[in-house]
Amino acid sequence: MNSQYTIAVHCLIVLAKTPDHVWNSESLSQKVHAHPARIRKIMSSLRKNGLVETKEGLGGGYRMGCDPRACTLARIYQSISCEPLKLSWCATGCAQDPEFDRIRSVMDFAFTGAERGLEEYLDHWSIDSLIKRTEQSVTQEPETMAAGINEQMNAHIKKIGGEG
Amino acid sequence: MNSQYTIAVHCLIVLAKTPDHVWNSESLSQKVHAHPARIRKIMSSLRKNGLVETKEGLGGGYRMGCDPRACTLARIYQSISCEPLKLSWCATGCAQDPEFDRIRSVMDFAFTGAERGLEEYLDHWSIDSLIKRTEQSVTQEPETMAAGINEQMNAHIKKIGGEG
DNA sequence: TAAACTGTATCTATTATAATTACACTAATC
DNA sequence: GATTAGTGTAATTATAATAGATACAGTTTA
Ligand code: FES
Ligand code: FES
Repeated sequence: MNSQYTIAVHCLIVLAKTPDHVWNSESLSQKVHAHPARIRKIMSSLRKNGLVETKEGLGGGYRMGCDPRACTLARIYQSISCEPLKLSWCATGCAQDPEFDRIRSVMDFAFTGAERGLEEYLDHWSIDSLIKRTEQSVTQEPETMAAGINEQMNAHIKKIGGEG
Repeated sequence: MNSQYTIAVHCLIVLAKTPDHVWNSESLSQKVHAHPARIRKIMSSLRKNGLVETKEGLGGGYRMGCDPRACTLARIYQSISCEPLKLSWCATGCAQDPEFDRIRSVMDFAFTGAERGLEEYLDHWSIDSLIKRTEQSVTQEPETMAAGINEQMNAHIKKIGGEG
């Protein structure tokens, strides 16, 4: 998972906490420790997905573009499209091998399911819930959430037929 | 997901299909299109996790070290420890910021759950089930198989993209 | 002892990622 | 309408991650 994702989340937390303030790329970059041009690029992706509002010109900048309760880690994930589960195959020579094609199809199939499960899981976390959690200092074990998601994954397996 | 993982899976499929044969790193490397030294390194990790048997010396090499039905994508994932969901943070300056520490804790918490869910999902796929699936696709027309998978993938995409 | 292997470290090449620079375009204000 | 402060985005450079290549110590068989 590249840092674009964590920076995007960090920025959205900052924006959600200050709904009335317009941040420019310079001030945001200081807040989240990344280069202003990089902030602009990331914010631009988030704008295209309706997560932030951007405004050009004098006095312009960034502000929250959606309800923090609806701004889930899944939507951010889709906006950034970092594809951490994308399979990478060896550099050369795979194309000619028909056996390899079949292996790749099946693996891609399995990991499409994995990706979908991940997105469903991430959909349970919103910027709002993250902020609330940072405000409570006590942490609870992740078991509960993992258990809930396991049900969904089992449903998915059943639907697409993981085991034979 | 780096290619170590796909190479490991590929090798295990080869080994599982030929339980009586001992492959050396040279012959395996030709089969899966990677450098022999890399194969040795990957096989070494798999041996440490009991997935393959390795033998040094003359006539040595690699063979399957477990039941292909028990050799799940999760166990391979754990052996390779590629950590695709590991969060990466911006390079500099995060350490001093106490607010950042809390954000990182919560994000780590969320993604620990994601990782567990992923491993539980991957535990439903075994080398044996992958092989069976590749054999199904042989008996079927390859285009039908490809179309079927595409349908599944499109259904996933539709569901995911539909909210936007 | 020689041959054929794995195991592993190290160096180099390649690729992916991030930082930086640059500049066209936009909008507010004087 | 000119100036100023901002985004959007491409191009370049620097850095980090990954993969390939080489080398050689250790192991087993013959
Ligand atoms: S942490 Fe969000 S950026 Fe340093
Ligand atoms: S390695 Fe080329 S594909 Fe398994």
